[in-house]
Amino acid sequence: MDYTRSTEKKKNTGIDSSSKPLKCPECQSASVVDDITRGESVCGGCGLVLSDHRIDTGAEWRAFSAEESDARSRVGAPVRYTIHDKGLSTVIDWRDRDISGRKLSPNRRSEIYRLRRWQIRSRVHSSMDRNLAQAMSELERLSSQLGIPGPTRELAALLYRKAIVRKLVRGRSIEAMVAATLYAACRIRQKPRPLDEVADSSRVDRKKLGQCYRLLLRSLSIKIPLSSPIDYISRFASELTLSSPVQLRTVEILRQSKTMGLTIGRDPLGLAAAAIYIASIMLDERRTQREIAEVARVTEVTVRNRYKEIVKKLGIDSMNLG
DNA sequence: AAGACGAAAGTGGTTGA
DNA sequence: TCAACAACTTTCGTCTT
Repeated sequence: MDYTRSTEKKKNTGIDSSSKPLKCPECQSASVVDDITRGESVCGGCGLVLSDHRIDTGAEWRAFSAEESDARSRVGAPVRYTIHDKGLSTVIDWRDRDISGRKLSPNRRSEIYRLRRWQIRSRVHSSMDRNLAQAMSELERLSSQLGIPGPTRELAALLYRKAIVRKLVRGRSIEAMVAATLYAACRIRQKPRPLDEVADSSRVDRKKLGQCYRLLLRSLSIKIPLSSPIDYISRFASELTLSSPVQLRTVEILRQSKTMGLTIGRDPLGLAAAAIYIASIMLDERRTQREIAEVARVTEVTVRNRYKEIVKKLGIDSMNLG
């Protein structure tokens, strides 16, 4: 048996420049550097500290050779929350062959049969596990339908586990709870999906979903950043095939609107839609109100109202709108 | 003819007594 | 629990491009 692990032999220099091409929101410089030893992300351009409480995911031990590194590593396969037993279980193959492909001896074979039977029994041994197994497959279905990335699914799965432990699922439908955790996970990751969109993809109505979501927040006391219209624009813009200058202009419009107090109490979706509408006209990539309203899941009227308000308050006159 | 506009009535959710 | 309320939707007739 070969237990060799693909151990990364990257030296921990403290500065990890290979991490990701992050852009600084202030100066748009791409030279953002992760300083792992200090747990900060710093913009190389303007020195802005982007986040100052990153978690150092590196090991707390040091190793001076590959063997030492292997010996100290406590890592196996990653724990996966989307698999109902966290992917930790041993799986007994259904074939009556050993690893080199030989047939098993009769004795061994009956032993394996017994083990297999027990595995099947134990895998879904309690009601909680049965629930989880069902929930995870629903989560898988729902998130692939919505195109939710893996890490967010994992977060949703983790939330669901917490919900189960707190007995929040009892008396509620698994589907509704799964949808709620997924919705919450998206918002935590600042990639919110409209509630309607999630509701449509699952067989849960909006109201139930909203209730479960609120229950989730209260019971698990999760703090979720207020959803900002800005979080929606990249997705909407790509659905409308708008260029990135339009996106930047949209963000600018939204920032200004916020300082003018136009955003309080307003549906972020409507605001995002209106800002995109204005930006698209300004930069001569006009989209109709209906097109935008459709992707933002609001009505044309709302787009219109928001856009009128913004134009009026920000002093964007018809000259600028071309 | 399509898109934009605005008025008016209806809807679902929040708030405060 | 209920009414008041703000935001949003639906619907529809009219104006603009």
